Amino acid sequence: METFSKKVSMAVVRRLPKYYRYLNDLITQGQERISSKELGEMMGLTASQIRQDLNCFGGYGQQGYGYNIMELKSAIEVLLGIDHKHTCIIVGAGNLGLAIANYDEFKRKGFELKAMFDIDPKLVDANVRGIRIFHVKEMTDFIKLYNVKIGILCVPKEHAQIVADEMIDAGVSAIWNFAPTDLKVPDGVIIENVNLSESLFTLSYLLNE
Amino acid sequence: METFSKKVSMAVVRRLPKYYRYLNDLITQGQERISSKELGEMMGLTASQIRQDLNCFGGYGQQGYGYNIMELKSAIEVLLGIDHKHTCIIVGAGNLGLAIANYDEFKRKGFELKAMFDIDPKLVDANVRGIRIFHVKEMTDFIKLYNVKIGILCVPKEHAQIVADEMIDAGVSAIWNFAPTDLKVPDGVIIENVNLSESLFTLSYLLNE
DNA sequence: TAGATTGTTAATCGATTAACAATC
DNA sequence: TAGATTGTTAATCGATTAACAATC
Repeated sequence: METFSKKVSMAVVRRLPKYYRYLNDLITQGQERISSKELGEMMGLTASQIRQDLNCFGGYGQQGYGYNIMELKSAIEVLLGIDHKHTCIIVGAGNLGLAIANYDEFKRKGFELKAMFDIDPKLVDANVRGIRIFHVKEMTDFIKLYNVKIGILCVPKEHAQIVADEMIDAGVSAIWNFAPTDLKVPDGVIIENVNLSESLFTLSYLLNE
Repeated sequence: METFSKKVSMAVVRRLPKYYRYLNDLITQGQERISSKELGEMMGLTASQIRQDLNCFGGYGQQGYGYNIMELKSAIEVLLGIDHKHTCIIVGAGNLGLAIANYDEFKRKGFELKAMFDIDPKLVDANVRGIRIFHVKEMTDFIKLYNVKIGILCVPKEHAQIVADEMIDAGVSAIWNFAPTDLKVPDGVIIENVNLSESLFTLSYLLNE
């Protein structure tokens, strides 16, 4: 039962949000503890895999008892960094940008949207639930002033790389990229892609089989 | 050089849309052929992996020459099923539903949006780029009438399962699910999840490290 | 022909599953 | 204490990488 964690592989990291989601549901249902067997059945994973996964980051289980849901949830919350606030901006105030801006859940998990940016003068100065849309030329100064760490990129793919470069120069350390293109960024900058085309094409492949 | 393909693993399938994207770019640039080495450098994969991947579905390469880009692109197009049309509907005409409805790229790849559905009377009968929004109570009949095969689910998670059930009963065979919940569906029905929370939490984890 | 580059087999690496002793 | 269930080691499985003969 080490306090410090083993290396958590990317495969495990990608499952952490799912654990978090199921643990939250269990709390809502008022459950206090759960075994790897039960949780596995709920989530469609093997009990063995769950024990391996959870053991990567410390001994939150207890032989003969299982896992305390509250404790485990808190541990994952800390790992995921959703126990503290993050400052975000959205660049590109089209439908997708607006959809993200309107998604309350992110705010509740500590992702604070400070502003939106767009190049279209018709959108500039508009308000989205109290969030102002600025012209992109204001972006660099804004990022520096508010120490923004997460940039959410919702511009057309033609402009994605240049906006990403500007964000990074200004001090952003992670980009949530919705543009269907692979950004080139310096080492240490985190990119998380959401590529809707790739997702839809995968669905289409499976439909075709 | 078999015509019929070996089993294409899910790992490979998830890479196919990316190959497709890079091949299209190369065509735009007027290039005719490419080696696994060159393509690997562009895409950040090893040449070996590319040869393994492309060999799963037939011999489109030629020793000493490389791959004919046009041919390879066409082959992947067929595999992905984007060489023919698909009939789609969107359920949930919020910002996310609208963002998807407005994404021209999907139409160009053969994903024909036939209608949108919502429960909100303020949205019903509105038009989004020529696409009409109907009340969800019309959904079942519509799916049957137009033989809709792909349902795009953009409703709050509380309603996701029931709408999915209705879609499937009416004849939909694949659901592109944007609700942050795991749908229970009969065998053979295809689910492709886009879980924005899970993506953002993964980014947050990496930022935290 | 000679050089380039594939297709394919073998080696390696990593992730998942199985098994079971440790222990609550 | 006896039963349940973890933590952890070993076995298996699958995916990636390396190597090289085949061949364009």
